[in-house]
Amino acid sequence: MPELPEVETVRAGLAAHVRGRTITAVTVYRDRAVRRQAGGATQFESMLIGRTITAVVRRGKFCWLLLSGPDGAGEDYALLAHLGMSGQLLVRAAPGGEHPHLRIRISMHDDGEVWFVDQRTFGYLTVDDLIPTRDGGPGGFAGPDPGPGQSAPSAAVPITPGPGVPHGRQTAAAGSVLPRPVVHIGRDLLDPLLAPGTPGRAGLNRRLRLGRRDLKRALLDQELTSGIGNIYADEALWRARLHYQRRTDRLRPAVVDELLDAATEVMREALVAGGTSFDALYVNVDGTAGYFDRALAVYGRAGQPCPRCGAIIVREAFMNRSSYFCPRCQRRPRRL
DNA sequence: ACTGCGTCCTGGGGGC
DNA sequence: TGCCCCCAGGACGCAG
Repeated sequence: MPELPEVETVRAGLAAHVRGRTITAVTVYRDRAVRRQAGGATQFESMLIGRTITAVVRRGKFCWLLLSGPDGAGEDYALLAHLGMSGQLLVRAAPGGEHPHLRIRISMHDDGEVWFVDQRTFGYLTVDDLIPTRDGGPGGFAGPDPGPGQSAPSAAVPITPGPGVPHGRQTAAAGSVLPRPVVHIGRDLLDPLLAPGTPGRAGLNRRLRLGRRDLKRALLDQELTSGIGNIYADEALWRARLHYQRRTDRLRPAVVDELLDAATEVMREALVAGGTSFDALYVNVDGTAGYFDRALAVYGRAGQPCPRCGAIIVREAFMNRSSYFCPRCQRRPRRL
């Protein structure tokens, strides 16, 4: 399932292939793939044709292409993508070709194409306005002006050891310019403004403990911090030795810090590996798969020994999905 | 205001 | 062999 590392892999692949190219034709094969678009497929197609892709940006699991107008006008709109469960963005060098789950075909002036392929159609594409925000929205970081170093439009912000990770165009007011559906999405853990030791990270730690809910539910809350899905939530909890049902209002700040560090690290490592692929449902823009699934400690490993202590990994239903954990390393809280 | 649950979707796999 | 049910889960909308 595409979570932050998988979407960043796709973003980087897209940026390398489509930046500077102009859209000449758009075909929507399945209306559900543009269900968020005001005006439907017709509006979607007409808003894209003639526009040039100037940058590819990501926050959490959302990825968007900045578009400039036919007359070279400013970047007023973005083509926003969410991959959902099974979405893929594939780049093709030559026109034509088919795929059983091809939902949208975007043709470019040099005969290249971008395909939105999605078996389960939980994902979608939509064209929407770019909204200047002061702090990235309700779940975002409200802090001091990051300074001129952060203000270069769509500049890649190098994060070692992974590839460059842009986090939206920073405005002079310490906010970001975001597609309308992303305004309420919190900054992700690879965002420099949430780096360990920063005021942003401290604020996230505090907001996480403000609520009274199960810890995993908070990790999955995309308004708090975005990009974490079921796989990396379980992996981060295992690394931090925390049970998913620990209640957020009873956690000490230092414990939450360790968990956020663990989540950051596991996603960075996955990014270096090109993401996690269980099957052909998640791939890079060229169709190649990542290999981080081999490094997973607990996710999908029910019945196998914990890599740390040897106890048998358990799978439980939680929030209508699966939670994997080590019953010895991650003790269930006495009080729920 | 805040928390939690139902819903959308499709193909693969297991059981009988 | 065929059929049916379960499973995967991100984000949103709504109920309480």
